[in-house]
Amino acid sequence: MNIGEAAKRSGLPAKTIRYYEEISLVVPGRSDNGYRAYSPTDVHKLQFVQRARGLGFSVEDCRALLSLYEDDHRASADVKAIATEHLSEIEAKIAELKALHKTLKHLVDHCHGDDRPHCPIIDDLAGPDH
Amino acid sequence: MNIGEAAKRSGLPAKTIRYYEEISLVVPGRSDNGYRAYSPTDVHKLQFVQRARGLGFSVEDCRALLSLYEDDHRASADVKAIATEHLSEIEAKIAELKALHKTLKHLVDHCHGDDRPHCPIIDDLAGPDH
DNA sequence: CTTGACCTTCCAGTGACTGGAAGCCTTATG
DNA sequence: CATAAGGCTTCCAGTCACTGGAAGGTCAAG
Repeated sequence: MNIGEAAKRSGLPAKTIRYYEEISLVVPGRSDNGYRAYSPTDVHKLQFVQRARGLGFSVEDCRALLSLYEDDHRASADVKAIATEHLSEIEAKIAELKALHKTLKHLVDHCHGDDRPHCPIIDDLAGPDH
Repeated sequence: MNIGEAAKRSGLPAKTIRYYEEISLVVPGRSDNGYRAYSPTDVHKLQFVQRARGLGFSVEDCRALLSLYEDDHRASADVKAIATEHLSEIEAKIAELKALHKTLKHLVDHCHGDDRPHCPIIDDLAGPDH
């Protein structure tokens, strides 16, 4: 099938699918007219990547996961290791954002937000000496 | 002062400071020898940007905040609006990451992580029909 | 035969830097 | 005075994962 159909079935934009070919993530065959020809297997791979990206895995993680997906003799430990690593990155990111949120919320709550210039947010950004 | 000293005092890498000049965020004068010459005011601006970036504001937000910082007749409402918008972006991001975390944690917890191929993580990524 | 949808490649831009190469300026030392 | 080290300059390229757009080839319908 052509790229448009593959896009519909995988939920990925055609542009993205071409990009995935460029980086050798999912490489289709070609029809006689030069069009990309996606097999059902190719489409499964695209769907797989679409889901993995949706869970926040990097494209390189997706590459590794795809090769495990295709490996009948994989060890589930290898999959789990990638997912666990990603999980702790997510946890770290959440912690970081929560800390930012706390600081920022505190500042916002103490700003009058009127037409006068005094502003604790600006004061904080300007630093302790100003 | 030269860029090295400005870097030390602002906590920003020299590379980043040059980048900020390139995008007209903080533009220093020049000495006779062609070196960038940072005034104390320039360094304050760099520190301001450093803190604002540290709170997760985009460089464009920093540009707006910087011009409010320099505007004695600013309305604190304008500052608060930028910060509030950023705050809700942070909240959205946290919610998104928490949702990812929940899904992924569930999958990870159900994966044996041994040398056998069966893996609920892979199963989930492969989709319901496989 | 033309129209319009679909496909192709290639180039450029996103955000916010970061690394590196080639070369100039300054200061200290032999 | 020569030289070496360290700091400064510019410019180019790379990061990540796409995304937009231009110019042009292909195909099915009317």
